[in-house]
Order: sequence, then structure tokens, then C-alpha cells
Amino acid sequence: MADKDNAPMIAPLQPSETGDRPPTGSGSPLQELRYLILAVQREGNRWLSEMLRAADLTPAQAEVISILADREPLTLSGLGKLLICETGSPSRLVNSLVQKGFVAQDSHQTDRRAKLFYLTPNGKATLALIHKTEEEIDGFLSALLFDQEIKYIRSSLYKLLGGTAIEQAMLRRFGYIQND
Amino acid sequence: MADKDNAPMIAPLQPSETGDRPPTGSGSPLQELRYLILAVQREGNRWLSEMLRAADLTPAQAEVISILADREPLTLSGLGKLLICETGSPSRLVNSLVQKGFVAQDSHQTDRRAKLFYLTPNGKATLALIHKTEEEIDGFLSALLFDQEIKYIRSSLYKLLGGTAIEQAMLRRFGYIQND
DNA sequence: TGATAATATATGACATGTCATGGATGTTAT
DNA sequence: ATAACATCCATGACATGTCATATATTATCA
Repeated sequence: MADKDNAPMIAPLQPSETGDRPPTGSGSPLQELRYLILAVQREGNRWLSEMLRAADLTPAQAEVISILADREPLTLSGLGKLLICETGSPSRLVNSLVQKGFVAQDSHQTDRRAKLFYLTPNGKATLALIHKTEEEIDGFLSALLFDQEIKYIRSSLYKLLGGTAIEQAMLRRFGYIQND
Repeated sequence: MADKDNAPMIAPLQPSETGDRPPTGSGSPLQELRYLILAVQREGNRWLSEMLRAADLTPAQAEVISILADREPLTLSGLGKLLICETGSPSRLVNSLVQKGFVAQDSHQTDRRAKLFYLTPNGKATLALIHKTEEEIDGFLSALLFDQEIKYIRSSLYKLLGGTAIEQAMLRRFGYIQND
């Protein structure tokens, strides 16, 4: 619009709102991939937030409830080794669920430093929406991606996690590692 | 404190730290994919943070500088249409860069609501590290992924963004849309 | 023109994510 | 036993991300 192909030295008088595309294409395909992963994560998180709002849950909180439903009781430390959304010990995240009445705690039998967290009945009640949400996501993904594509992406992305702590969390969560 | 009626019926005598793997495998391959994307994004962001810390920049701040380097001057609104890391108008994000002296602003010629932001010399100086960081990421990705894998992932992930605002941002950033 | 809607920006509010620190408790090595 | 070390947890600090709201300015149109 504002740019003429034969007037490269002259700054546009009415610059387009998002500027001109850089001449060389500053983004390599690899940078594009990096931002693409960011974009999908962000967009997915917004969608998830919206769906979980009906249960007064954030995506991170829903991940905690989901994990507890499968493996309670867990300590903060154990939970931290399973969470993908956050590293370290999820003190505040779990506390927000205690505040909401979805999670309660017991003292640990043999380690007075640790607490054991488990779902309350109200917490378990949120599982209906969480599972419905997960199914909706499954439906969305399987409508857009062939099984073969999913396998390719899965194998490629696992390569990128090679050797990291979060890879261990993924493997613990999805069945390749029994425990720790 | 000890046992409530909603506590698990049988407390494991020696619970493993991360609990037992759920019998049915609660995560479908599609849920695994969802968490995998989250995991890669998180791990990448931590790595990026670490590398950019030498320039006192966060990943989001580096994205702003990168975009401005290619397309300055931009308004907040124009920048917001190009940013992947954040939706809406990045007031606070850009302000943090003004505070650090990496970005300055002019008044817009024809719209008194808008401001035009551009890089200061100090801001341009950070591009050396930003580009070095991007090259390091490119090297990492190309060492682990074949070109064909990158194409597959790219095409699959773009499908997931179909019709969203962030897809427009990706297209504007990476050359499929000239302007707006 | 005048009223209405749309846009650009700023900011409060809230919940993350990440790192660092510190206190309490448990484990290990001597 | 005990001193050194490691682990569990809580919390302060900082920068996001997201949404909602408020204000100023511009665009639209009856």
C-alpha cells in the first residue's frame, strides 16, 4: 500500500500499521517453528481457560486436579515431578486449590517436612468438566490431524525434550516410566 | 487431620513419590500431544531466558526488539498484531523496554491517540545477542530435526491455528501476508 | 452536525512461571 | 552422635499473560 517498489530509500509517509515485511525475511523456517509452537500453546491455553472457567479453574489448576485424580495422595514434590505446566514445587498453585476447597492435605506419615494432598469431593466434582474439556480438545485435534501426523509431531517434539527434567515428567505422566 | 471420609480408603504404606501410573493410562495420545507442546514451549522459554539474561532481556522483550528492528516505527496496536507472545496491546511490555532505555517513542503524525515506538542505539545493540541466540536455537533445532520433520510439524501446527488472530500474526511475521 | 460506535492506550486485578532465599526436617559420612 | 549435606516447603520478587474497565481520540453515519 504505502510502499513503492522503486522507492526503497524513502520512508513511507503513511506507514502501514504493522510496518513493512522485512526485505530478506528475517525469520528462518526454524524461527517460524519456534514461534509456531509458542502460538499453538498460547492459543490452546486461552481456549482451555475459557472452557474451564465454568468450574472456576485455570489450566494449571486443572492439571493438578487431573494428576491428583490419578495418583493421589501426592506431596508437593511428587506433584512437581509430574507437572508439565510448572517446574519446582507448586506451593502456590496447590494452595489456590486448597483455598477453593478442591484439594485438602494430610500430614505425611514418615516425613514431617512433607504434606500429602488429595482431592475433596468438590475437587472430584470438577473432573466432569475437566474430562469433558479434554474430550473436546481430543475431538478438535483428531478432526484436524491424521494419526500419522500426530505420531510425527510426537516423535519430533520428544527429541527436543531429550535429557531434560520435563521429559522425565512427560514419561512419568504418559506411561514410559513406572515411577522414579 | 488424619483421615477424613474423602481420603483414600487405603493409604499406601510406602507410596512412591509420584504415585502409581494410572491403570488405564488416563492420557490419550492427543492429551500427550497437548502436554508435549506445552512442555516444549516451557523448556524453550527457560533456555531462551537464560541466554537473554546477559542483555537483561526476557523472551517477550526480545520479541518486541526483534520486530521493531525489522519494522520500526510501530504503534502499540501494530506491534500487538505482530506479537506471538501476547495478545492485545502490549502497553506494559513495551514500557518495560522504555524503562530500560532500549525503546523510545514519538508522537504519531495523524493520530493523537497513538504513539510510535522505535529502537534506541542501546536497543539496537542488543540485537547482536538476540541474533546469536536465534542462531543457537536454529542450530539446536536443525541438529535434531530433519527438514522434512520441520515441514510436517509446521503444516500440522498451522492447521491448529486456522482462523485465529494469532494465525494472522504468524502470517504477517513470516511473510504470507504483506500488511493488513 | 451531532450522536454513536470503533480504536488506541493505560491500568487494576488476578494467576501464573521462574528464580532466589530461608527455615525445618531428614540423610549421610565420619 | 554430630556435623555437613540434601530435601521439602513457604514466600518474596519480578515479569508476564489475560481479562475487564476507563479515558481520550478518531471514524461513521443518520
